[in-house]
Amino acid sequence: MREMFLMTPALEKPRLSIRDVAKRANCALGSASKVLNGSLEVSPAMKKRVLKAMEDMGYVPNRHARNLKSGRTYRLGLLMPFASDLYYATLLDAFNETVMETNYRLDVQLHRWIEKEEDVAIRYFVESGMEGVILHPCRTNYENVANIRLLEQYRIPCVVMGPQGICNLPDTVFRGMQDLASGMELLVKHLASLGHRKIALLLPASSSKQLGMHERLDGAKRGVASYQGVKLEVIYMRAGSDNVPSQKDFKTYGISITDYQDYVSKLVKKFLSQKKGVTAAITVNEITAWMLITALKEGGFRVPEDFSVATLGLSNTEHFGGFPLTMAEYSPMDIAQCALDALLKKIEPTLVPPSLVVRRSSAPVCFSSPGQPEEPQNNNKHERQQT
Amino acid sequence: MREMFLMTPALEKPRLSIRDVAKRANCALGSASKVLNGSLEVSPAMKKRVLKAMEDMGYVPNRHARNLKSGRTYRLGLLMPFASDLYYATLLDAFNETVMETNYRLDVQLHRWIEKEEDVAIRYFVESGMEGVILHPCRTNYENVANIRLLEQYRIPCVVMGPQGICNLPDTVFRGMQDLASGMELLVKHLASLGHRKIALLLPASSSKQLGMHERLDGAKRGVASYQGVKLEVIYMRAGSDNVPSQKDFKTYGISITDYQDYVSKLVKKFLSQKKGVTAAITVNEITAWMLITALKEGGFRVPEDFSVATLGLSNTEHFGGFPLTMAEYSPMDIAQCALDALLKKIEPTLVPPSLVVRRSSAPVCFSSPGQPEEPQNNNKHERQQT
DNA sequence: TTGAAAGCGATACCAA
DNA sequence: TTGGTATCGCTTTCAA
Repeated sequence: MREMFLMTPALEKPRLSIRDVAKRANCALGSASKVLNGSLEVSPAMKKRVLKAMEDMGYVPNRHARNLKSGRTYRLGLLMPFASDLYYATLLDAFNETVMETNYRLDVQLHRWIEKEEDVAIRYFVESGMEGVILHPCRTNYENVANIRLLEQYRIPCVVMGPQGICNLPDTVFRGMQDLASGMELLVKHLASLGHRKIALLLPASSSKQLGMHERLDGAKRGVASYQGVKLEVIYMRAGSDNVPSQKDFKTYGISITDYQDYVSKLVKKFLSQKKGVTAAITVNEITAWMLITALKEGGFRVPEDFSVATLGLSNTEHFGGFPLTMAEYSPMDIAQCALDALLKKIEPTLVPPSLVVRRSSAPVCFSSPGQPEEPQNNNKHERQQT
Repeated sequence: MREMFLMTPALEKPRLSIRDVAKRANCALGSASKVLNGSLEVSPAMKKRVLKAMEDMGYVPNRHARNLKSGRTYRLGLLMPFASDLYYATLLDAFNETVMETNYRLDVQLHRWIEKEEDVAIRYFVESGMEGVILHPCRTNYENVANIRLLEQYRIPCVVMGPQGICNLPDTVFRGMQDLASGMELLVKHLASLGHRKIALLLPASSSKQLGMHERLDGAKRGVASYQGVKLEVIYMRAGSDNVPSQKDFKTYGISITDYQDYVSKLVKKFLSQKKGVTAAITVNEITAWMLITALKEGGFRVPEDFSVATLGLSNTEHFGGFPLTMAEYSPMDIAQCALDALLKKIEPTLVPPSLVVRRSSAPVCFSSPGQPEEPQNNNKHERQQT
C-alpha cells in the first residue's frame, strides 16, 4: 500500500487538462470549455461527446486556472477562534449550511486567539480571492492592523461578528451581532414572572477585553424595571485568568474543567449563604449554566424546584450538555443568513433578536426552598407585572 | 457604509500584479518573483527595493496563479460530517493545530452525512489541488463511488478515519483510527478494580451502519476476562432512529435532547430495577455519559457514590459537559499527527491507543448503595486481579 | 456552431 | 545577478 505513493506507476498523466478532453472528444479546446461551463452555444451532440470524454477520462478541471482566468472563486472566508467551542462550532455549522444553499463555498480558518494567525488568515483570504469574509475578531482594537485594510483595498466585503466595542475597523466593514440586551431582558422577565425576587447574574469579570458586558447589564436592568421588588445580584466571575474560562483560557492558563467546577461550586455556596434570598441565576453561557447546575445539586439543591437557572445561548446547542436549559436563544441560521446577506446582497446587518425557550432548568419559585428559608413572603407569585 | 461597495470609487486598481511591483521597483518581473519566493539569487539591495514596493502598494500575491504555475498548494483537505459535534469539533481543532506547525494549511469541508455532499467535497478537493485528504467517511461502502477513485487517479494521498468495516476503498487509501477495543478494556478493568461486579455497557443499537461495535464488545470482553465474577450487561440503546442520537439523528429525526434525556432516564430506571446489581455503566460517548448522570441523579442516585460512570472519548473534551468524567481517552493531537504523517511522510498509520483518566464520575463500589441492595458481598474489593 | 488566439498572474528557465 | 520569455489550465472574444 505504501509503495503506491512512492513509486507512482506510469498509469496515465496524473493531471488531465481540458486540452486532453478536447483531443479525445475531437473538438476544439474552446468548445470543451463551453461544455464545462454549461454554455448554450454548443450543439447537443458536441456536448454529449465532450461530457462522455470527461467522464471516461476522469477529468477534473483545475480550480486555480479557472479562478485565475475568470477572476471569481465563489468562496467565502470564515475566520473564527476555535471549532471545539460550543458557540463557534454551532455557528460554523450554521454558516456552512447557509452558504451551501448558494453557489458559494466556505473556507474556514481558525485564529486560536493568536493575533498573528488572524493576520495570516486574513492575508490568506485576500491571496485566495475570497469574495467575502466573516470575521470573529481576535482583537478589540484594529488601529494598526494593516491586513484588515487589505480587505478594503481589494474590495472584499467583510462582516465582523461580535458585540460592540471593537474599534478602528475600516469603514467598509459591516458589523453583525446578537441583541444581547434583549436576551438578558427576556430572561430576567421570565424569572421575575415565575416569582423570583432575587436573581443572580453570573457575568465574566469586567476587563477591557471583555466585550458585550455593557449590553448585557443594560438588558437585565431593563427587565427588572418592569417588575416591582425584583433585585439583581451581579456576580463577577474570576477563574484562573480574570474571567469565565473560554476555550482560550483553558489553553492559555491550563485551567481544567474540574478547577472551574470547583470554582463555581464555591461561588454557589457563597452567594447562597451570603446573599440571602437568591432563587435564580442567569449565566453568561451554557457551559457555565451546566456547571452551576452541577454545583447546586452537589450543594443539595434541586433544579429547578429549589433554584432556577437560565442563560443566553444559541439554538440547537442543547444536545451538548447534561441538562435541558431555559435560554434566551439566538438562531445560528438567522445570524448566518444575516452575515451572508451583508456579503452577498450588501444589506447592512441588523441585530439578531433572541427568543425565550423554557426548558427544564427554570420553574416557579418554591417557598420552602433552602435558598430563601428566612423570607416567607407569600405574595410573590401574584405581585408580578405584565410584560 | 453600504454605498462604499456599490460605488467602488476609482482609487487604484483593485488587483495588483507582480508586474506592478516590478514596475514600481524598477526591475524585471522575474526578479520581483524571486524576492517573493525568498530566492537567494537576488542582491540585497534589489530585495529591499522590491519588498518596499510590495509593502507600499499593499501588494498581495495571487494564490491561484502561484498554484497554477507551481503545481503546489500546500493545502490539506479535511472532510467531516459536522463541526458542532463534540467529537469532530475536537478533532478539527487538533488537525488545525497540527497542520499549522507545518507549511500546510487545512481546507475544511463538511458533508453533513449527505453522500452527495461527500462526493462534491472530494471533487472539490481534487479540483483545488489538495496535497492530501483526511476523510471522515459518510458511507460504509465505497463500491460504486466514483469520486473516491479520483483521489487515486490524481495521486492525492488519503487517510480514512473511523473504525473497521468500511469497505471497497481504493487500495491506495490509508486507514487511521482509534484502538476502541483497548479503550473498552481499560474501562472495564478500571471499574472491576473498584469492586464493581455488574457493569452495564450502553451501546448503540446494532445496525449495519453502526461501525466499531465489534471492536468495543471485544475489548470489554477482554477486560472482563481477567476478573473473576465480573459480568457485563450489554444494553442496546434506541432513541428515535435506531441508535444513540448523533448530530445526524438530531437533524434527521428531529429528536430533541429532552427526548433523549427522557429515554436515558427510562433506561436507567429499567436496568436498575430489572438487572439487579448493576453499579456501574460504560457509555459510548461523553454526551450519553452526561445524560446518564443526569438520569441517575433524578432517580435519587449519587454519582459516583452510588453508581459509577465511565466512557470512551477524546482528551480535552471535558470542558463541554456538566460533569468531570472518567474516560478512556484518545489524544486528538496523536490522531491528527498520525494522519498527517501518513499524508506527508507516507507512514502507514497505526491504531491510536487510549489512556485511562479517572475523574469524578467513578468511585469504588459502595455496598449500601441503592443499586444492589440484595448482594451484600464483602470480598469484592480484594478479589480483583492485576492488570 | 466551431475553432483559434489572447491573456489571467505567477514561476522558472536561459541568455545576457 | 538580472531580464526576457515560455508556460501552467482555463475563459472568453472574435473570426470563420
